[in-house]
Amino acid sequence: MKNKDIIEKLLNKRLKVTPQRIAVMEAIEGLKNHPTAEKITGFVKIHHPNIATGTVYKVLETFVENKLVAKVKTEKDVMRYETHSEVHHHLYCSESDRIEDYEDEDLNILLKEYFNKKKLRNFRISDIRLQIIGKFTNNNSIKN
Amino acid sequence: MKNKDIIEKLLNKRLKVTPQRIAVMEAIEGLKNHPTAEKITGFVKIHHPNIATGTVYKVLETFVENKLVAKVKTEKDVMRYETHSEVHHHLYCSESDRIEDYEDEDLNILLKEYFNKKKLRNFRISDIRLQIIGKFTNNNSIKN
DNA sequence: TCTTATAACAGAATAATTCTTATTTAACAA
DNA sequence: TTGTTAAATAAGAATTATTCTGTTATAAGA
Repeated sequence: MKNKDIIEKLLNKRLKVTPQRIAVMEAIEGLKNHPTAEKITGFVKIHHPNIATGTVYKVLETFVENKLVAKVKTEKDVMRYETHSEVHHHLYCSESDRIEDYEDEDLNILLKEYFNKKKLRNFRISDIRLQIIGKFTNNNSIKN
Repeated sequence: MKNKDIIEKLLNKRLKVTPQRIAVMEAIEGLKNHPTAEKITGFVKIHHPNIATGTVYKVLETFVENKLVAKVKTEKDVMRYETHSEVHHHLYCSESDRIEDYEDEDLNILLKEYFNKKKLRNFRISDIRLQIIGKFTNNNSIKN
């Protein structure tokens, strides 16, 4: 995504366009593999050493509130972030910290139909996400 | 679960049976709703004020390693714990910190069959867990 | 350009968790 | 039952990730 697109995203949400916000968004996209706040901070500081750590956290918080990025649930104790917001699931590697997105419209439909039939008592579903845990059988290098 | 059962669980895993470990296991079971380490510590200290906080963390770590308890992923930044190990999914309330277990053997079979047909490239699945997000439509009091 | 609300900075503060070292104890053997 | 030893616990310091605070800077609209 280009700078221009980031600016447009911010404007759409009526957020002020600041260099810090652009840098954080670039970092999340540049890093892939659902980076932690720490990794994002590190990446940001390479090109913008003057951005304060607290600012990165604040910007991330703003982005999450505005649904520009999402927090990813992990078994470890640090949060990780991702940008795109389409419905998708996650593949978790049980032996490393690799996390990949998994999109599957057929699966979404299957689940939707299943839960339409099988009403849950006392619960109104708004979203379903799969955590698919296992092992990657390739070694595609992931930049961490 | 009775004390006796906790002791048996520990022995099965070749773990030393200590009052601290029994107290922590009792706490997780007593608290329900997937307590945080902090809640567990609080509960433990009511009856055993001399147990160190660090010990609770250490015991939890040991339990997780030995699969006696599991960590539950949350969107917030604290881990939560639960005891039982059968395959199950989670209902997350989007408006509170309530988390409930959801067991559904039909669903497990459906998913298993789906992924048997639809081979994932470069990934061997070992486990699938659903995060079902939504709203509870009842108000059953949850002890936090 | 001016104004103002919002954002960023710097660093202190906090919260959750981990680590360190000394002491204690559970489990097993004699 | 007692002794031995590896493992577990206690206590508190240390660390890590994150949030907060007060001040300064700046983006965006008038």
